[in-house]
Amino acid sequence: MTDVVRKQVLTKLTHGDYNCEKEFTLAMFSGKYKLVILWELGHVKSMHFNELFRVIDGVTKKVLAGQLKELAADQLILRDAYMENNRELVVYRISDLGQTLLPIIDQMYQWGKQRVQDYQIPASFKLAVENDLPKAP
Amino acid sequence: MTDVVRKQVLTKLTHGDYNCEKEFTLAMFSGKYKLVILWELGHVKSMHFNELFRVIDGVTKKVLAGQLKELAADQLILRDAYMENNRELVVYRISDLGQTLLPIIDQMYQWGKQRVQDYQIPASFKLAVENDLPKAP
DNA sequence: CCGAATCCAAGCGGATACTG
DNA sequence: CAGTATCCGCTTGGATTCGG
Repeated sequence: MTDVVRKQVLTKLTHGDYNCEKEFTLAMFSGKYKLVILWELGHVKSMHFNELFRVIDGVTKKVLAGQLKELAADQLILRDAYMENNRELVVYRISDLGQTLLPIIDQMYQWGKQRVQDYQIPASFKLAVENDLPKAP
Repeated sequence: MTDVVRKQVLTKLTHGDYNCEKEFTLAMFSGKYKLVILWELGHVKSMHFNELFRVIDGVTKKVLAGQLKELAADQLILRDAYMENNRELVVYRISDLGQTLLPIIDQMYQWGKQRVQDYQIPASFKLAVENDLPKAP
């Protein structure tokens, strides 16, 4: 969805349709790990590729590389490469623009936390999940 | 992705992993039209299916029905059916829980608006989009 | 008016292996 | 260390048709 929506939104914008601000924002972190990446990078100066790879649990290098590339293209993060004893090192860090997204992510975090706490999971969901995953047909 | 992520998140929660509040929130309106639906319903008392269908531009009935169903399952919207001269009518309206999501959507709107205004679209994007869409191979 | 049913396309992410 | 290169399958959404 990510890329599709991003393109659609940008097309709209170039045609003067400005009724897609929300979608635009959503598209920014639609991608399975973008939110986590932003979150992680929002809390430290910078991270290496493999640091992110280790900390993000479940992601593959290919996918991680893809997400980073998109985030960089949207200018939410920055990629800096430099040499150190004849080796190229790369760090990723959040951009100023990316910083401005953190309050929203934070609100999402608060909302999710609240919701998880005082509602807990509806029993119907629990059942659905339990019936769904353990037994693979 | 939507449903996949939702299930993953719920599975995590049932297992005591509570490190997915952001993803949980994101999953709530990950779906191409959920945000717009929430937005629309956030501004009026209620809407009929076809009202939404007309106002949402580009959506098909099947997809709309699907998104509404998911939103209702997540209890962000409510579906009320009632009879009127021997015809069943249905209205959708936002739930109290859904209301609590509106501030976030609003922030997304503000962010998107701001970004669209003062950055405009990078020329590279414009070109990419223009080269991409008009000519269908 | 409010969808459900069917069929189909492609996007997005996953697995694995390989590279400078 | 920081990625590419392939291959591949599931999910999501689109087109169209049909029904109560």
